[in-house]
Parts: sequence; structure tokens; C-alpha cells
Amino acid sequence: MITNKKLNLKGYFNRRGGRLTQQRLIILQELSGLSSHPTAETVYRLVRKKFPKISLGTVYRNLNYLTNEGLIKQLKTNDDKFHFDAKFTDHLHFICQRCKKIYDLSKSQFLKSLKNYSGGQVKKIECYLFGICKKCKK
Amino acid sequence: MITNKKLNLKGYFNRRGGRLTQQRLIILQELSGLSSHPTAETVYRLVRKKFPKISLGTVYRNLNYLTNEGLIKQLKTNDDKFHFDAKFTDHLHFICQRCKKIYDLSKSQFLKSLKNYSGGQVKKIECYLFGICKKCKK
DNA sequence: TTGTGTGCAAAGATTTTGCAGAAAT
DNA sequence: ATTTCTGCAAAATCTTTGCACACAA
Repeated sequence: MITNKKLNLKGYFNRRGGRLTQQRLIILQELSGLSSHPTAETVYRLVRKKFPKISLGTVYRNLNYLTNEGLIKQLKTNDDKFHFDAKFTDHLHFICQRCKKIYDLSKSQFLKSLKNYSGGQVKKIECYLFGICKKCKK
Repeated sequence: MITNKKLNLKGYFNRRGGRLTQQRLIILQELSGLSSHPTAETVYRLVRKKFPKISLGTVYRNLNYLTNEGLIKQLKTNDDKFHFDAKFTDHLHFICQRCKKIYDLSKSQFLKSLKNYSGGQVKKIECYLFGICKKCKK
């Protein structure tokens, strides 16, 4: 994960054939300032306060773009929407099955939670590894 | 996770105010026989071979029901559809970012893959814990 | 100037739901 | 007999996309 401060965003995007637009910057900034894990719709509502003309399509396009660039993460909770996260520190997530809130867990909190698995607060664990499979590597 | 064989499904559902319908049973059976991780649409196509009149709505309702009962799992990979899994053994998932195939990993395969993380096949890890948060428990 | 990005609106895709009748207990 | 479940189709929800124009480099 690359932080805002460490990075010349304009140069970064440019090298990759992308451009630093107002919209793209504001979306990234808004998301970086949040500890919640907003949906595209929520990002849209937030960004519109600073950039009223922005469209929902642009928000989706940029969230996808930034995800592909690795600047933000797309979370797979168990509801039918994607949630986004621009936190730069390593962390994991606890998702409440009732209120659907997404909590951040540090690694040590994560390990602590795991210990209480079956019997404690944690009812289900899902781990996904992503990469390119052997077939596709050929 | 509860296995088919260990369980009197009719009694199980009944105790919980649910019923064992033809549709529900076939969906569970089809899913149990698969090592792939089908979407609702795929389950629908499969089940229709044995029960042509079934509707897609019924498939969705039952997949949700069975998920809530803990008899199957709902996976959220990187596409925008839900995938379902009725495997009874503990396992984890590797998702190919190119072909989108979902591979099952045993715990030992998982640990092996982790060792190769950064440098190997695995490019990204995502772990989610699910449960009821403290606020909601009150 | 040359592409990439945007706004708008429409389309696409997936999932849910209301209702009357069917089926399970 | 009672209540849950289903089929059907429509609606709801979320996300993507085509096009003409705007903007970044």
C-alpha cells in the first residue's frame, strides 16, 4: 500500500498512463480520511459536498481504478455491496453479522480473536489468497 | 458445519420452523456434490435438470436460507456475484486473479502457500472474521 | 493537441419480493 | 388445517457503459 505523502500522485498516475483529475484526488483523499469502510454510494455522497457535479459513474470508475492501482482496497463483506478501505497500515477485519459494521483489527487483536474462536465472539473465518494460478502462469 | 449423513434434515429443519421441500433438498444435494463454487445462476441451471419447474427466486431463497442455517457458505470473491460452497471440511480458498477460478486449499496447503507469499504465487491475502460484535450482544 | 476522464442517462446484471396457489407437517 | 414454501414476474439494488464534451498533460 502506498501512502499519499510518500507519493507524487501525479507522477505516479502519469507513468502508468493515468491522470490526476480533481475527482480522482478528492475520492482518494476522502477515503483516506475515513476509518469507516464506505460503499461507493457513501463515497459519492461525501465527495459531492466538495465537488457537487461529480457523478456516481465517475465514483465507480475511480474506485475501480484506484483498486487496480493498489491504492485502495475493496472489501468483501457478506452484504451485496462492495466496501472500500484506504488504510495504509496492515490490518484485518471483523464483520458483525447483525449490524454489518466492519471493525478494524490489528494483527494482535486478530490473533486474540482467533483464540476465542468457537466459544467466543468469532463465529466464522474466511481467508482468501489471491494470485495467479499455475495454469494461467503458463 | 453439519454433514448430510450425520443429520436428519427433516427433523433439523422442523425444529427450527423450516420445512424439507423437494427444492431445498435438491439444492443442498447438488451443492454438496460439487467441488466447484457455483453462483446462484449455476446452481439454478444444475437443479433444473432434476427439477425443471424450479424458479430462480426459489434458488436464491434457499441459498440464503441454507446459509443462515449454516449448512452452506456464501463466498464473496472478486467478482460481483456470490458463490456457494457446501464443503464440510475446514478449508480455505485461493482465487486466481486472471481466470477467477476458486481453488480449495487444505490447511497445510494454505500454510505452504503463505510461506511463498511475496515472491511466490500468492500476491494478496484477505482474512475476515465474522460474528456478533459487543454492542449487538447487549 | 491528443488522449484520457467525466457527466449524464440508459442499460446490464444480480438479487429480492409480492402474491396467489401448492406443498409440507 | 395451518403455516411455510414456491413459481412467476415485477421491482429493487448495485454496477457498468456509450457517447459527446471537458480537461490533463
